[in-house]
Amino acid sequence: MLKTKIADCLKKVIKESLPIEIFVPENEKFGHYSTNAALRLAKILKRNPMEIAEETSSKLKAQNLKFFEKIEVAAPGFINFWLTPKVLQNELKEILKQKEKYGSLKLGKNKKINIEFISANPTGPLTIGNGRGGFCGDVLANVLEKAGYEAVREYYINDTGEQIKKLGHSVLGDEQAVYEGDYIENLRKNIAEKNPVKVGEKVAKIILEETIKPAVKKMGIRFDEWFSEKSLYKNQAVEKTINELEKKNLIYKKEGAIWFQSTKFGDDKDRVLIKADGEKTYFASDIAYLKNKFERNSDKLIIFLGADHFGYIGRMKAAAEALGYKKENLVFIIIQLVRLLKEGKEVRMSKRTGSYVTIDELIDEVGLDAARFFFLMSSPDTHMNFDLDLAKEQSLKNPVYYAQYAAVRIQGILAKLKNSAKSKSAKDGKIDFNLLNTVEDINLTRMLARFPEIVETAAENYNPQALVRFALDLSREFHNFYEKEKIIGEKQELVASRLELIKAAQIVFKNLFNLLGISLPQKM
RNA sequence: CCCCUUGUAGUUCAAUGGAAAGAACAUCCCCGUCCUAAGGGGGUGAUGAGGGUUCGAUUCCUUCCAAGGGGACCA
Repeated sequence: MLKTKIADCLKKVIKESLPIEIFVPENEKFGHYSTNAALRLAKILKRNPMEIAEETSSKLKAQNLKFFEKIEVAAPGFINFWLTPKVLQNELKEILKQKEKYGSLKLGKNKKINIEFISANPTGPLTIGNGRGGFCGDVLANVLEKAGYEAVREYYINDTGEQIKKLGHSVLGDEQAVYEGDYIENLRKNIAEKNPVKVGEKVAKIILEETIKPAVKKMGIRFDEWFSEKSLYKNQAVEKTINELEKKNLIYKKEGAIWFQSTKFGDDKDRVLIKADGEKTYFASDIAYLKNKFERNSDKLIIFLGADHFGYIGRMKAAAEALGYKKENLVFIIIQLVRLLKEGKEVRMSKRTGSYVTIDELIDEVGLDAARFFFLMSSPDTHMNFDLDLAKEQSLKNPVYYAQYAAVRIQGILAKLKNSAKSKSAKDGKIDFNLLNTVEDINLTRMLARFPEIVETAAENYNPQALVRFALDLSREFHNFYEKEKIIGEKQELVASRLELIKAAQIVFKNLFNLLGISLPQKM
């Protein structure tokens, strides 16, 4: 990574230990890369930042590195770097050499991260809300794998308990019914059973297999593990976990129920594990599940939760600590709820009332790529508004096409050159990367070289949105290049080197689209 | 009442405490396609309000206002 190479140079001349931040300034006149190290240092040393910047810069220059073409100091104390063409050309060669491995990092050191997402109850179809969390979780898993972690994608199936019973009642259509919708009606036809729990379990299995799993497939998501809650009861894991807490004296009885002292670990209030009627709460099996995941050698657990489940975090972290796990290794990512609008008015989305938009519906309407891009563009914190009619109407304007079109333009050139005589001779001759010396050549190369840096940022901050932004930046840079610099029709030597440049661009686009789970069309 | 999240252009979204707050869509002007114009160039336009910390704040602290979500022996 160019960024770390610059940081390494700086570390040689800065003795104080401080994290060196290298970033790409927004304005071109501030260089290819820039650092605020002198400003940071000024605080520690209580000296004038400009002086420190000047000193550092002259020390760097004194080393006479072939790395920098120019180093400048700018008020109030930034040090700005321009890289030599050679450095950029080498990075280009690196892309061409590494191909699909370009951007892969060793950040994760093969540590195992378990990522649980969607995990919607098998009581109905997946909604656009599940879609949002699903795409986000999927791409995060991709990014973490690219960064060198071993990622396990997991779906937890709540296939037992209160919700299943309610589902059974709903299908039976008795007074305790809560779920409504066509799918309930359809299921009713095939059920002869009368016991609500049995009906619920049977129907949950049908919904899981015939509705949820196909929807997940349609979303372009593959889970490594579909984990059944019921299995935790079958193998006594829930019992064992409660016993373990009991041994640690973290359990007490009150008003007929069994409580876990989660307040000892920072939770707001203690939580019930076994209700007075003898039924275990979902929380009880959730703890057992937590333990199970850690016991499968996961170094870290990431759990995606809808904002309506926010209250779970405190008790789950408390449980993790109580069981002897570090709470830093339990990460929750909260996805804000998607607000459904119809004709500009808010519709309360609920499986219980049957008012929702399914993810299948959305994908059918706008296509998978546009759907993925749409949700991946905004951060999980954003309270999104979603209007299906508007989404349909605007789907053709989805920025995903802007990015895909850039990649398609590359394919177009490559296809055309394949048949031309020029490329043949170019293949034989040596490639002179020095010919790539226009502003557009250099800017495109710089942008391509940022790909590993973006992977790093996205992986470190669990922030897949960074990839989407990069996709748009890269596309803009490419369109810009395409507009200004011709390839076909130039001198042979230049055609040859430009060809290498766009091949490198194609590699980065491919790797990037793979991470995002969007397709790279041949034509548009 | 308490807790969490959010408030940025007309709209949908960006911005590890950094330099002149970025895109896209909409809108206005230009490029008429010679590697597919699903493109390029340019204009208009925004940090909810007030304090504070900092060389520097959309970002951190604080008060207020607004929206959403929690606060069950529901999930």
